[in-house]
Amino acid sequence: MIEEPPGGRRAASRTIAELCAGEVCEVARALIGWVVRHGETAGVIVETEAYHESEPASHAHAGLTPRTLTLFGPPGRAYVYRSYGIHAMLNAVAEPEGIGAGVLIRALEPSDGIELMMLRRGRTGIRDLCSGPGKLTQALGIELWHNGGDLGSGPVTISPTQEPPPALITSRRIGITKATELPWRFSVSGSRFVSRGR
DNA sequence: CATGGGATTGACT
DNA sequence: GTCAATCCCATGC
Repeated sequence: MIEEPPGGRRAASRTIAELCAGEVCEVARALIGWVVRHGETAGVIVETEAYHESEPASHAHAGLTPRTLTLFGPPGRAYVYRSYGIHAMLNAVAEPEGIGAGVLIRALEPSDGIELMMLRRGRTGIRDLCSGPGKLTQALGIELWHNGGDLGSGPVTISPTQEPPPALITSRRIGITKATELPWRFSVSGSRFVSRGR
C-alpha cells in the first residue's frame, strides 16, 4: 500500500471524454473526486480500479467480443455489465478507441438524493449506500441498458468538481483471481466510504 | 446447444 | 469466518 499527498494530479479542468482518452491508470487516479450522477442521485468517487486488455483480469483480455464491444469503443462512455448474475458494475471506458480498457467505479461518497438511494438500497446507513461497485449502481439506479452511454451527456454522467484532488492510497485490486499483484486500485486516504477489502 | 465462471453482496455460524 | 443467489456470455463440442 502506497500513500501519496495531494497535488500530483491536474486539477479538474477536462471533460470526461478528454480525461478518459489517457492511460488507464492515470484515468483511474484522476477520476477520484469526480462526481457520478444519475437523475437526482449523485456521489463523489472515492475508489477506482484500472483494467486493461494487456492483463488477464480485464474482460478486454479476451479480445473484441459482443461483451467487450463497449470497452474497445471511444473513451468516456459507460461500460456496464452484470456481475455474479446479480449486480451491475459501472466502468468508464478509457484509452483511445481500439484499445480495451476501463476504470471500475468501486465506491462513492453519497452527495445528492440520499433518501432515494436509501429507498433503492433498502437500508438507512449512509456508509452502506455506495461503498461497493454493486451497491453504488443499485443506489443510483444504474442498469445494464446504460451500457455504451456517453458519460458526458447522460443519462449517467461523470463530471469534475472544483475541489482539489485528495490524498490517494494505491493498492492491489479486490475480488479478482488473476493479475492480483498489480497496484491498480486507488482510493481516498482515510475515507469512510470506500468498499471493504478482503 | 451445454457448461462453467465470475471486477459482489448480505445473511448467517 | 462461510455460503448461496443468479444471469450474461465465452468457450467448446
